[in-house]
Amino acid sequence: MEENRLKDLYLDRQICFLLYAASRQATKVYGPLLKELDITYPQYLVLLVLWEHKEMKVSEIGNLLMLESNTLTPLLKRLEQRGFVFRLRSNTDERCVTISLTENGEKLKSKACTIPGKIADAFVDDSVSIPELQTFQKTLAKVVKVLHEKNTMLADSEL
Amino acid sequence: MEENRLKDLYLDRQICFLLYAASRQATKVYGPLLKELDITYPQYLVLLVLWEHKEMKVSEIGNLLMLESNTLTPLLKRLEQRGFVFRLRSNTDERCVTISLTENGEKLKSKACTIPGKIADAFVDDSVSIPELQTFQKTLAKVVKVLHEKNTMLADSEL
DNA sequence: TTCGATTAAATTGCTTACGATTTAAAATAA
DNA sequence: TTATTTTAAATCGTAAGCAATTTAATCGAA
Repeated sequence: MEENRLKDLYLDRQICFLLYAASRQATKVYGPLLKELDITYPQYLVLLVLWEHKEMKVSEIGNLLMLESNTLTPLLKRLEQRGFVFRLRSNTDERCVTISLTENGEKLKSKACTIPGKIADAFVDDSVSIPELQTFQKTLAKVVKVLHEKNTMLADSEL
Repeated sequence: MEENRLKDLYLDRQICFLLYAASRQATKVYGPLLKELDITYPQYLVLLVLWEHKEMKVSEIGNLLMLESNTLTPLLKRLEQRGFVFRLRSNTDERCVTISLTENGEKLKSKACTIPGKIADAFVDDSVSIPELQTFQKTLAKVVKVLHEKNTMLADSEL
C-alpha cells in the first residue's frame, strides 16, 4: 500500500520531469540558430511577440509569455542595450512601459524566419510521426492552460 | 510564399514555447509542496535519484537528469550544506565524486511520498482525460529522447 | 615508462526564473 | 478633495542552467 505510493516517486514515470527535460533540450536545439543572431531563447520569445504586435506593454508581453516584470524588465533592458527595442514610459499612464522595435529589431525578423522550419525538423523522427506530434501539441496546450489556471487561482486565493 | 514562413514565427503555434511554459508552470505547482521540505524542484529531482539508487557519482546523476557538473556541483554543495547528502571523492578514481544520502536526506523521502499524488491531481481536469495524458506522456518521452540525441550528436560532432 | 589524449568535477561569467518587497502612479472610496 | 487600495514596473536576493574553460586524475599508445 504505502510501497505503491513510494514507487510513484521514481523518476522515470514523472511527467513533470519529462516536461522539464523536454523544455531544456528544446531550448538547446535553438542554441546554434540563435547564436547567429546573438540572442537567447527567452529574448527570441519576446521578439516573436513584438514582431507580431509591433508595440506592447511589459505586462502584455508578460501575459503572453507567462512571465512577470521581475524577469522581463532586466531582459528588456538587455534588448534595449543591444539596440533591438525601445522602452518608453507611457504618457497617458506613467505606470506602464511600452516596448517597441527599433529598426534593427525589425530587421532581425527576416533573419529569424528560417528558424521555425529548422526547429520543426528536429522534432520529426522515425519514432514520432507528424500526426502524433499534432495530437501531442493539442494536449500540451491544454496542460499549460490547466496548470497556469491552477497556479494563478492559487496565487489569487492568497490575497 | 515567404509570408507563409513568417506566419510560422507566431508564438501560439510553437511547440517549444508550450514546452517552456509547461515546464515552468509544472514546477510552480510543486512550489507549495516543496516549500514544506524547504527544497527546490531541481534539488527534489536529485533526491529522487538518490532515494532510488542510494549512492551515485555526479556524472551518473547528470546522465539521468540531463544535467552537467556546472549545474550539479553547486546544487549538491547546497544539499550538502543543508545536511541532506554527503559528497565523497572516490578512492579508486579520484576524478569522481560519490553522492550519498545522510540520515536526514533519507528521512525526507517519507515526507515526500505524498507529493506525486498531489501533482497528478493538478494535471487531471475536465479538459484533459487520463488516457489522453498517458498518450501524451509516451510522446513526450519520445520527444525528450529525440531532442537529447540530436543535441548530444551535435555536441560530439564538434570535437 | 612517458607523454599526449581523455575524463570527471569544478570554476567562471552571464542570463534566466521567481518569491518577496518597493516605488510610484492611478483608481476608488470616504 | 483626501485617504485608501490597486496596479505596473522595478528592485533585491537566491538558485538554477549552461557555454567555455580549468584542474587534476586516469588511460593509452608509442
